[in-house]
Parts: sequence; C-alpha cells; structure tokens
Amino acid sequence: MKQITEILHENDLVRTSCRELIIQAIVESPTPLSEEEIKSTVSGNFDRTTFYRTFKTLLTKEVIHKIVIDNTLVKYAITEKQDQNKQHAHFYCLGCNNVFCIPEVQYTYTGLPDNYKPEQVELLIKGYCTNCN
Amino acid sequence: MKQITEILHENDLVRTSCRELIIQAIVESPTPLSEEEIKSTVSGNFDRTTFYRTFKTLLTKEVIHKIVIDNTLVKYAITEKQDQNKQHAHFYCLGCNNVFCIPEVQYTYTGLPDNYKPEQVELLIKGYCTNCN
DNA sequence: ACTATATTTGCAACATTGTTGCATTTAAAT
DNA sequence: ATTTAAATGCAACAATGTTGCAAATATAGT
Repeated sequence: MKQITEILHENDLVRTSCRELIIQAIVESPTPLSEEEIKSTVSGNFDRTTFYRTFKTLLTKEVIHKIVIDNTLVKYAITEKQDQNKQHAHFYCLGCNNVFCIPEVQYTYTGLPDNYKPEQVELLIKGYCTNCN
Repeated sequence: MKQITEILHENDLVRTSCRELIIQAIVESPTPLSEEEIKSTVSGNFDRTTFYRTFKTLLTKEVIHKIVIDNTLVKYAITEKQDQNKQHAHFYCLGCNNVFCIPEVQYTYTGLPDNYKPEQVELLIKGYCTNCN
C-alpha cells in the first residue's frame, strides 16, 4: 500500500482513493487487466465520471500504459521504471484471453524496403499459455 | 465496378449500393482506410444504421478485414484471396498515419518459454514512410 | 417483363459510452 | 487549524452503437 502512495507522489498526483484502488487492482493482478476488469473491481465505489477521469489521468501521466491486442481487447499494466525504454514481446493467450509480457524473447526482421525508416518494432505472439495447453 | 459486383456475389451477398460504395472506397484507396474515412466518403448517402450494419456484414463475411495499429487506430482493407493464409508485416507511418502491408519483410524470434504454444505471430514496424522522411 | 420471396433499408426509439460545467468535498502545505 | 489547489459527484449533454418493424429493393423463377 505504501508503494502505491509513492507511485502517486512520484508522478505529482494527489493521493485519492479512486486512484489508489485502480492502481492496486492493476498491481495485484498477475496479468494486465482490461478497462472493464478494472472498472468492475472498483465499481460501486465511484461515479462513472470519476473513473473515466482518473483512468485518463493515470494514462497520460504514464503511471499505467496499454498493451493493444486488438481494437476490442486492450489491457493495462503499471509502468515500471525499468520498463521505460525496454521494448519486449507480448504473448496473447487465445484460450484465456490473458496477456503476458515476455522479455526473454529476442526478435529480428529483414527485408524492409529502404524508403521506410523504422523507429519501433512490436512483436505479438498469439497462442496458448501453460494453463490452456 | 464489375469486380465489386463479383466480390459481393462470391460472398453470397446481395448487391446494394451501400455495400458497393464501401467496397469501392476501400479498393480505390492506395492504403487501408479507417472506419471514419470510409464513413465520410460514403456519408450523406445512407442512414447511420445502414452503414454500421453493412460494415459489420462485410467484416463478418471477411470481404474486408482490419489491421490494428492501436485501439484508437484501426484500418480496413479488402481481403484478397491470395492473402487468406499469408501472414505479413505491417508498417505504420508516424508522420502521415498511413498503414502499409509489407510482404517483403521476413521475421523470426527466439526464446519463447516452452510452456507457451504459439499459433500466429504479428510484426508491426512503426516509423516514417517515403513521403514523411 | 412480371411476380413472389427474401433481404436490405430507413426510421424511431433506445442503450451504452464518454464528456463538460459547476458546486461540494477532500488532500496537502503553511 | 486554516488556506489553497485539486478531485469528486451530479446533472445534463454528446457521440456511438443497437433493435424492431414497416417500406423499399434485389434476385430468382415464370
């Protein structure tokens, strides 16, 4: 709990229970959560408006960030400091719909025509996780 | 125009002007279009409901398919028969926001832990295209 | 070309999702 | 404890997407 307060403080954000609960939900989950999932664990406690505003704030302050699997499936995770400049692959489980960050994976590509200037490269592997094999 | 009628016929879809215009807009564009872009080229001609329904139909029949860059940025393209089983990389231009299919790119990865069973792999390269260099 | 049938369209009403302004409440600094 | 700045809740609104149904349209058979 102390950590969560610190996260807010480090980002110049006033400590409020809505912010704390959203962050807590994300931190306590073993895998990234969807907005829906976060909303439901926090729901009942706050006005719809407050949730949206808080969520937006945490995103723009990059306290949390998104992992896009599909336009209909977006997951959110805490932005760890060590992750800031690290690019890592993601695994999406077609069975349980969970997302996993896989920093162990190394990836490369060849054959991009010269006229394209690459800046970032994202790899998304879809398949089945341990539990869903 | 004859081609478009054929596309509909091949997919057991009644030929209607809304369907034709949506397909036409996509086919005539050099790069994939967003739903917004398609809507605006077709807008005025049809009821909002009709557009949504037609769009959905074309998607579920896989006459068109989506390329997801971000949950806020989804582009649609015609599904060519030869593309059906081909997996190819995509390039997203940070300058002009256009998406390009890059079948020339070859890519691989290593280091996925054994307990994950991969089925598909998607590579998305973000950077600047010829016009935006 | 005409008719019968199935499908699509447009409209209205509704449901969901997200946004804005403002008065009240809460957090934090002195 | 008091002051100040920021967040909250409410109401009203805007945008987006959906459903049921009658009217219109496309297709197949004659």
